[in-house]
Amino acid sequence: MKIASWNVNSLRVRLPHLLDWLKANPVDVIGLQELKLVDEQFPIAELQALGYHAAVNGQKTYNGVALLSRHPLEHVARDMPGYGDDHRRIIAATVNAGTSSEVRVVSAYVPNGHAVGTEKYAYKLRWLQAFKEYLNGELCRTQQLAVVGDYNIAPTDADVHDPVRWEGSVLCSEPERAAFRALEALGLKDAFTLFPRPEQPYTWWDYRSFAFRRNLGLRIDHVLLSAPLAQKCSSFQIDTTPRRLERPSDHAPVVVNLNL
DNA sequence: ATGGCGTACACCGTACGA
Repeated sequence: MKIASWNVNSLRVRLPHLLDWLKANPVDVIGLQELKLVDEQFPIAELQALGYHAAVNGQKTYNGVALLSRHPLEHVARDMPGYGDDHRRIIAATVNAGTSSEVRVVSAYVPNGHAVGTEKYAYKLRWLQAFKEYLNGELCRTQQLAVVGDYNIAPTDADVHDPVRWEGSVLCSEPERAAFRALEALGLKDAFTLFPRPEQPYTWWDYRSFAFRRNLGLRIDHVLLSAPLAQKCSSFQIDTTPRRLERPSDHAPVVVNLNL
């Protein structure tokens, strides 16, 4: 089973890229982030035509997440229960691939945080604390859990093109990294780290200053796997192909393969 | 040191992202 994640930065704009990518990469499941549209605007027909079921948690202008799956999506759940804000950042569903292989998948869009010391940064840290408790609950109920998405955290300096310049700033600050490690401490494994570090480890590049061409990137999109799934993970790939297209998303899709 | 690029909404610029 292949599970992917992609922050599309506006599904309306990026739909042609997504459709082309799914045709070339017919993954079983993909989590999408930053849809920037409401559920009624979700392009369900085009995606169904490619064989995908969809579960959507949309929002006007900002945020918005979804799951697409070739297998039926069951027990769809939106947002964190009891976390009262109007940001649509989480959707979860159980993918039933027919055999004994049921996988719970979460597509998450962690807050950006704007800058260290701001209210948005404080919100990000509060949100991550709630996210940890939410995922702990998921882990109590399910063995095979995959948490994919845009975490907006570069876990280590090796995940940053210029660690000196980024030191202590948002996406790289120690409290954010500690929050990421706290997710790992629940028993979730960063799938990227299961394999030798690839030549190109980044998943996001600024639109400005030819950052992609110069490979000035960050690794901030992640797939976290529960121990039973980590055992079955045979690859982690970052696909920079769509980042080269006209009007690309600033994020690249990532894909894991699970031997289920 | 700053802003740079892109998207959305709606106003003719502002908010937001990472």
